Amino acid sequence: MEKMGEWEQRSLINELTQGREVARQLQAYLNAPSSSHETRELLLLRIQASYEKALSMLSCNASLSTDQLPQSSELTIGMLESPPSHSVSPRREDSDHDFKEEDKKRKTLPRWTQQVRVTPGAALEGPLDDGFGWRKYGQKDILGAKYPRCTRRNVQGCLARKQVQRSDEDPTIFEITYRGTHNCNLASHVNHLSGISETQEQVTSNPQRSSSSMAAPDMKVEDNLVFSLPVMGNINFAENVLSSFISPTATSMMNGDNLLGNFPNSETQTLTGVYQAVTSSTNSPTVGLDLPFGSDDQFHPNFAFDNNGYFS
DNA sequence: ACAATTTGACCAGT
DNA sequence: ACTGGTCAAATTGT
Repeated sequence: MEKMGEWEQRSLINELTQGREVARQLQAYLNAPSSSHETRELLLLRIQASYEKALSMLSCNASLSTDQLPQSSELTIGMLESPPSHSVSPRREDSDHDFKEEDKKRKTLPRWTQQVRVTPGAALEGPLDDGFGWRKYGQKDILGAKYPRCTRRNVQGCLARKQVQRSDEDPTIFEITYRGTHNCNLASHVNHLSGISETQEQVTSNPQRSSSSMAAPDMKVEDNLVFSLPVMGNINFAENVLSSFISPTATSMMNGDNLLGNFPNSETQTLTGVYQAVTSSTNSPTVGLDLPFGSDDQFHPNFAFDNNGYFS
């Protein structure tokens, strides 16, 4: 990966555009005496978040070029080249070619991890979904870990997989590990992204819940926005999280109006995204997330990660 | 009926 | 041998 890919470039542009729009919105609010201090502060936070994300993307690429692991601090997305070597130890023959190929490289697949913190009562920042459809195919209790690890793969026959695990130390942090690279229809994915700014325009002009960016409340395929605006992100994030990690029953309890009910003022929410590069990646720019909630206190208490119902 | 998830078992890596 | 990743049948939901 010598250069920033088109996808990342678009994401970056999108992020900056988003920041600009929110700045404009802030300007409008500043001129409106009726606007609350909280609202203005939130907008400010959003702008900061956008800039940080954009910088993260840039620093990520910079570190790639210098072959350094992007160490980070908060809000860093990092990717590295995968090791050139890969073991070729044939495994099952019954799976399709792609999976077979990937299984050979289980340990050497391009891989990177994002950590996302979900802070109760805070606004969402950070990528929500990557626009790809993921299907859960395994869950495993990890030794020494309080919470099980759930594994997903792309539903489009794509090589990419991801694992989600909740941090033991800080239950509000979720570690998402992406493995492999997307070979599915990235074009549509990019188109999807390109439509974001438009949607965001709507969002910024209308801070209320917008159906245009609201996927079906309990959608199974996570085809939501990547880098949604924080305001909408709260909802999208929640729904993605819920639909992905919580039982459908729980999801139905949490999504839609119920969810909004939990967020009477979504602008006061903060979800701090903490992206941390852990391993490597070759070219998959997947930076979206779908994460479980970690805010046990604010969200449904029964959704504790260690509950059976959490991942089920 | 179809799709998604769960879960026990198998396999690979260390 | 142990741990983690994946498969696939069974189960559950839509």
